[in-house]
Amino acid sequence: MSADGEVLDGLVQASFTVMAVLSQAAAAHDLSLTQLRVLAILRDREPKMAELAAHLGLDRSSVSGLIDRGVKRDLVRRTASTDDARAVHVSLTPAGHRLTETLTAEIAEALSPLTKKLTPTDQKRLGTMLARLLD
Amino acid sequence: MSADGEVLDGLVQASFTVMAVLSQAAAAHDLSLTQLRVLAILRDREPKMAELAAHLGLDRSSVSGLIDRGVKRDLVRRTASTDDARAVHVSLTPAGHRLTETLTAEIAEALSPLTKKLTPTDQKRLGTMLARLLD
DNA sequence: TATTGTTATACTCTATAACTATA
DNA sequence: TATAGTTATAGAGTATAACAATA
Repeated sequence: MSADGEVLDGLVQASFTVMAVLSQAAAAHDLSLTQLRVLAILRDREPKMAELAAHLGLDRSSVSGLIDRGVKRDLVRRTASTDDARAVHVSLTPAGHRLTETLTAEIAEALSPLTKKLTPTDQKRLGTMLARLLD
Repeated sequence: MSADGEVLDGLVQASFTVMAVLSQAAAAHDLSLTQLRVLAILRDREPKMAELAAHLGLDRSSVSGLIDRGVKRDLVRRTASTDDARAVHVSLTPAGHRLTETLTAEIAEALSPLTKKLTPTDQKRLGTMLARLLD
């Protein structure tokens, strides 16, 4: 395979590995990957439904159901918008916040065996390159 | 955030980005991410159902339905095992092979804007580090 | 008895279309 | 008219449990 192909293949393989870790971490708390993303997004935002749908790349109707299930588990809540009577904001409940913190720690813990395979210098280098990639 | 957190966060963010690209590429051909994985796995293997399920990390019953739908679209086929009358092998049809090649090229094309942000030297470095990560 | 694969069932996730309320 | 959100509906993806056939 070409040198170019090596990076691409590595990126794809690494992504699947990371996603598997994230899915497992989420599943351990009976959450889907999408629900995990919702919690992560709501960690520092209280978007309207349409904004959340845009963040997730999903249809608004899909997010309605998603939030319904989150509300039923007391992880998120809907609040009326003050400036637009049609709009609804979504935010984390205290329980949602706690679970998000727990998950963040568990995911860091589950991923650390991977990054530990690199020297601190290479870890830093990898972080820099990934940041540039995502720019 | 700590230096360690930077790598972890970069890995997670990059993984979501790559997954979004893969999902889009798959969706353009009316395939799910899981179906894309199936095609990729079958590209150079003809596993039994149980082996395929293990590769995907899914229950055998889930894979039954998955393969059902693939068969319906003439992308994969089931063949009897010669050494175990209970077992069934799965393989790509010619149409499945063609679609897999097309997808591979399209995904490489869709991801190249990302890697192009790095110098050839850094691309090589990234490939090396990701390979070590996945070791 | 254990394993392979399928089927029945139930739930989540997702999109499309149709609807209500508000802008 | 256009936008925000929901609901109804349908199909894919997934797991659990039960099953038939074979090992």
